[in-house]
Amino acid sequence: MVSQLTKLEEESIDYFVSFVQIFGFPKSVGQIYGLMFVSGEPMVMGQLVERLEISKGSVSQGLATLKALGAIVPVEVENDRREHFQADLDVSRIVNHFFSERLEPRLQNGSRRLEGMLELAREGGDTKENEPLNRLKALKKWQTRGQRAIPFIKRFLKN
Amino acid sequence: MVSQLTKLEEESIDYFVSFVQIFGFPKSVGQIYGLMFVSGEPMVMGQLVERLEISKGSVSQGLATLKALGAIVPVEVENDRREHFQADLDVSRIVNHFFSERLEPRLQNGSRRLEGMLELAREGGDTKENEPLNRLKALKKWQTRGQRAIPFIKRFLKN
DNA sequence: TTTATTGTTCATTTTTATTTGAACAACCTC
DNA sequence: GAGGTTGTTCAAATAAAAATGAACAATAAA
Repeated sequence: MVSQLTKLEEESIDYFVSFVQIFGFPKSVGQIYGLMFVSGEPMVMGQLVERLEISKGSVSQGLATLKALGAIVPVEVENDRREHFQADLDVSRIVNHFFSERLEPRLQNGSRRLEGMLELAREGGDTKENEPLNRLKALKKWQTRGQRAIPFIKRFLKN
Repeated sequence: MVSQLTKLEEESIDYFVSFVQIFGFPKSVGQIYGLMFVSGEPMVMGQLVERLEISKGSVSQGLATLKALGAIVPVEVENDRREHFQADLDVSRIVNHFFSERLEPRLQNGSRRLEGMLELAREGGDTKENEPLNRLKALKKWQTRGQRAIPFIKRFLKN
């Protein structure tokens, strides 16, 4: 017998599905976290498969993702060899991970690329009339500013 | 005769393709902006179709998106009825648009949903033992903090 | 008018991302 | 070790997103 989702659980699932999708995570990740978040109880894979009615594969992948995010933590349960997980209350981990793992590396990569472009553009002469160069110099300002903003934002969301 | 993309143009296109993809825009938007950005010249649809070798449909859509973002601006050209566009230097428009049009509405929507959930959760009694309620209260803190962060970040990126 | 050019729209095709489920490995219980 | 659980992996199926290109509207030029 599989217990139906309560209205509250459904709402939470919807809430977190939209939330994680902002950051490009698949729906299943939001479903899993949404259910685990409201209840607060440690849960096992089987429960999630049954209650969310999604495949074992998706739950396995989803749990791996959430584990990597630090959004759920393993919990030991006496006399039960199954892996239990509990949703961490700190939702900001998901956002932080997005910044650290997705945004920052890309910005750093962008920084390198931009240097290469400046190099190329200077071949056209380092003058006021070299429009591509002018534009790339302006771009560099934004690039730098963006990179500076990240730690700033992280701190804001931290505590 | 269609002029080949220069090395610099190619680099710029790649750069902006990755950039816009962070914010969930399609590749074509990055290609168009990337090409327009380095050159700085006003351009027409036909040129973009030829030089980027992408379809008229994609360019039309992409230009519409970039126009809506304010990332490109219409430019009048004497004796030429075609619509010319020029890339605005202010790259932050794209980021700002992401915040204003995608993130903020979702956060506001999230806020409403969360109130509904709190309502539902309180039915279980407003006590310390009502774990879902406790968790939703914690979530509300993050929700609020996230919403506060947005104008902050926007200001940081502004000027 | 008629014909050519420019740009939009949208049904179809293509590409990419996600989910499924079967096969498998690890581990426990008896 | 046979049989039962638990969890992972990955090829195939499905769903979602983006690109294409043909049909169309609007306008200009002949």
